[in-house]
Amino acid sequence: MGRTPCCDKNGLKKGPWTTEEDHKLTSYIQLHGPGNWRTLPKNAGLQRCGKSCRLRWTNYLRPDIKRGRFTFEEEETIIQLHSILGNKWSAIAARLPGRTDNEIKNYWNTHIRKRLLRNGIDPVTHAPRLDLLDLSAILGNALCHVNPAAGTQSPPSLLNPELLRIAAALASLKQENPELYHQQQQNLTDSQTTPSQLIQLQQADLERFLELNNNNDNNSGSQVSGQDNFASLPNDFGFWNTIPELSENCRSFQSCGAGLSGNNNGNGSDWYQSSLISGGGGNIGNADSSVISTPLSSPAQVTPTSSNFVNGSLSASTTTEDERESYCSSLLKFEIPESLELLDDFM
DNA sequence: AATTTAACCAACCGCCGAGCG
DNA sequence: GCGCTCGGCGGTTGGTTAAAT
Repeated sequence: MGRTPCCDKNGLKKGPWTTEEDHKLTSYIQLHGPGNWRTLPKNAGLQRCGKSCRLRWTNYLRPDIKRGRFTFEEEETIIQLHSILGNKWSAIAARLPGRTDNEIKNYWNTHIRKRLLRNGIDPVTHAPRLDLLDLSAILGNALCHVNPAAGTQSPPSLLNPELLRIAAALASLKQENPELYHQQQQNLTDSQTTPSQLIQLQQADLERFLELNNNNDNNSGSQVSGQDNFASLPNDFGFWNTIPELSENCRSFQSCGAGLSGNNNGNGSDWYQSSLISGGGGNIGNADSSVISTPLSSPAQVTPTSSNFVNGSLSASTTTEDERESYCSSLLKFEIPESLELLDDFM
């Protein structure tokens, strides 16, 4: 036969714990250790189920529990771990000393999850909510048909971040200038470019732009805004030249109070990263601003700068909720590959 | 000041794998 | 080997508090 039931549920108290019950449980565990949860309530003089005692201890009374607001670093860690582990709250909690799985789960559901949804990011996949943007049609037209000769080629994965960037740029272009969008779509078709070639072109252009940005910073000795650098792009830039409207989009960042903060510091990818995801010049959020509110529409929106960007993270002491919101968007999108190194630990 | 709505979070519920008898 | 419980986990509920009307 198996064990006898852990407790007879009849007559056992439920609901919030009183301070007296907390004291009894804490005193007993400090003297004897948790031991067997089944027999603990009786020995400790509690009218509770052992399971209830265990939950109260592990989630609330344990002396090593850190109470209070989550720090920015903790929040950052939760997001990165969640992108890898999903809803494995206990696994996430194991990497956040002093925090319980229950606490992390609550914080995720009440704060982080809502914030991601507001930013148009799917809290499950950590990818932009393409379903809200009608991007499938855009991708279908602009990418899958880019090279008719490669007719048997599989459609590109929607989770490919580079494709997502391109899709967002195309979405913005379609929104702001449908005529030009169709013109560029035709250009792409005529150029016989495959989706993978398109991605390579874009990456190559970005690298060249960043290199140019660094050179300008070094040569002039003064800070050159990404906006100025973008204006200086040579005419033969492949991808950007293919969709010249993109440069206009980037120039509009500043008027939106976002993106180009005039502080690239040789890390010109800041504006690039934040734009398409947070809804700046690329303005992925424009597709439906009622669903995806763009923090960039607020003048208070801040792109991480040297003053509040410390050791690769926003300084917790100077960040506002909006800043966290903005930073978390770019963090999710572009630091996941780095965090994948953690996978080794879980294998 | 009273009422309604939203946010928060502790606690419960139910499922599952491991292990006991 | 089987039946059962324990301990752990993730999802959900509902009471409390704060904010808005």
